[in-house]
This record gives sequence, structure tokens and C-alpha cells, in this order.
Amino acid sequence: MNMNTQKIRLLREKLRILERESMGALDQEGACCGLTLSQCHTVMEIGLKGDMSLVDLANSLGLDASTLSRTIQGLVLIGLVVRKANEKDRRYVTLSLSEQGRKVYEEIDGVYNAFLAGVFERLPAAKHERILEDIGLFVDAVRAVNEATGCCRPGRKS
Amino acid sequence: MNMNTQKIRLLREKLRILERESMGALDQEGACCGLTLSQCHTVMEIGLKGDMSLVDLANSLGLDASTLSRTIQGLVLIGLVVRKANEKDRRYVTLSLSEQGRKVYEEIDGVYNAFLAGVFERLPAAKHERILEDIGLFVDAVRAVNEATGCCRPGRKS
DNA sequence: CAAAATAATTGTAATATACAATTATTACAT
DNA sequence: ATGTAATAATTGTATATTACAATTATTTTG
Repeated sequence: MNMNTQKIRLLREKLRILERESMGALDQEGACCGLTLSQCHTVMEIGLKGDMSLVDLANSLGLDASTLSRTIQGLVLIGLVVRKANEKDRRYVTLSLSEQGRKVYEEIDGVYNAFLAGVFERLPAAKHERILEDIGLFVDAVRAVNEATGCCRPGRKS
Repeated sequence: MNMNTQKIRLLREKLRILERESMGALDQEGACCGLTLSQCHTVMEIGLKGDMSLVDLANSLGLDASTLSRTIQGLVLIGLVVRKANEKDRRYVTLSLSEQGRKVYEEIDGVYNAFLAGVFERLPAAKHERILEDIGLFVDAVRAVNEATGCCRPGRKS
């Protein structure tokens, strides 16, 4: 193990930038065409993972069910999400994107993809594969550590 | 440019995991010994960047000055931050960590470093350098794209 | 079939946030 | 030099996001 503290500190600075100054910016900004960030995350999660019950979606997003229930209420009101009772087990609701909801999902999806395509245009083509691979390795390891240490959620958010 | 949409989608999934399931977890959890996440971010930012005025810190954190003013008030109350008037220009206050604030900063700093050291223990030593380099390249490119497209902030947060 | 478990919602409270208005101070233009 | 504009900080106000607790409806289980 020769990962010294200096290198880890540099990495932390990079991750901090990624989180706060950069990817965050995309969230705040254009990507979320008229939706709040919570609504946006919710729509994207349903679009990505497919139809789900409220508890499952809440787990997937790391939110309390009550919090998500209200977010969903808003999305149903503006016509992006459809909430229908599950006939097999009437305790559950099944959440899905409306036609309009899917359009929004695809639009935001497109913005993100275009953003990342732009990022890779700034990187030498010869390194694309390697960068993708290394980010993948890193994220998998981060996740593994988190799972090993038994993290977490929920608990009040900022 | 041969970054196809499929690969970008995979990368987005990795970044999503990094943001929501993993690094976020560290924020929520142990790292922030009794502080709220806002307070924690504030302390870490002062610790990292050094003493600053309120506006500068607000910019650095991407927050409105009024929001930060209240966060600082809380941190002053619990004795982690010192707020003193700048004698050169009395409009400014100079924010710094108290002795106890610095201890908290160092403790959290240590938790983060230990976490990342743990992550790298799960990665083959031969790849450490490469992974560090590639994450650095990627983050720099993300930042460059963001700066080129004139992002952003503030605007309501989630 | 009664009791326990589970899903969803609603009641309530706390926190984080931004925008607007205000106050204090400094810089600047005439 | 003095009045006006700009800037930093704070306070007033409103909204959003969140979690926990209580409640209701439904299903599972002993």
C-alpha cells in the first residue's frame, strides 16, 4: 500500500470539485426543465429503474417513504407520474412515468449524455477507454467499502 | 470521437452511484460528528481554503450570503468558528476556525482520508497511479466544460 | 380468525435555502 | 470634499425538503 496521504488529499479535492462545482451544476441548471431537483431525481430514477412501488423507490433514492409520497403527489399533479393501485396487493401503488413524464426523462437523459460527450471531447481519444475503466473500478471499490462498513441512511438531509 | 451512447450511459450509472449511494453516505454518516451537513461543509471549506470573508465563503460553497450568514451564526454559537471584523475594511468579517473547530476539521478530514485509503486497498496497487491520474483528467474536463458553458448557481437547492 | 406486519398517507416540526430589504462601510465621480 | 454608488453582512419572509410519528388499509401468519 503506497497510497500516501498527499495523493489521497489531491483525490479528495478532485472529488469535491466533481461533486460541488461540476456535476452539481448540471443538476441545478438546465437539466431539470422546470422541475425541482427532488422531482427531477424522482423522474430520472423511475425512468432508469422502471415501474416501482413507493417503498422501493424511496429505498432506491435513500429517502423516507413519507418524503417521497409528497414528491410523487406533486409529480402526479403536474402529470408526469402515474400512480395506480397494485391489484395483486392493494397495499402497494405502482409508480410509472406518464407519456409526458417519459418525454421529460428522455430530455434530461439527453442533456446528461450530451454533457458527458462534451467532457470526453476534451479528453484524448486514446485515453477514453482507460478513463472509463478506471472510473468504473474506483466507483465499484467505493461502493464495496460502503457496503462493508454498513452504511447508512436515512437521517436528516441537508 | 467514438464515445458511444452506451458507454456514456454506463458512466452515468457509475457517477450516479458515486454521488448518491457512496460519497453521499459518508456525508450523511459518521463523518459529521454532531454537525448538520451544512455545518460540516462549512467547517471543511474554511479548514481547506483558510480564513475568508463571508461572501467569499458563500461563493466557494455556492450558497447565498444570507444562508451562509445563518449557518455561520450557528457555528459561532457552538464555538467552532470565530467571526471577527476586518479592521482594514470594516464591511467584511473574517471567518476562521476556532481551536475546537480545527480539531473537528481534522477529525473529519481523517475520516475521509481513511475512507479513501480503504477504497484503494481494494484496488490493485499496480493500478493506483493510473486511477488517480484518470480521475484527475476526467474531473478537470468536467470542470472545463462547466466553465465553458457558463454554469451557474445559485438557484433553489434540493 | 385474531394479531402482527407492511405500504401508503397525513400531521408535525426542523433545517436549508433564496430573495428582498436594511444597515454599515467604503469607493468613486464630479 | 461630499454626495452617490457599490459592497458586505444581517435580518425578514416564504418555500422546499426532509424525517419521525401516527393513522389507515391491506395482507400474512400463527
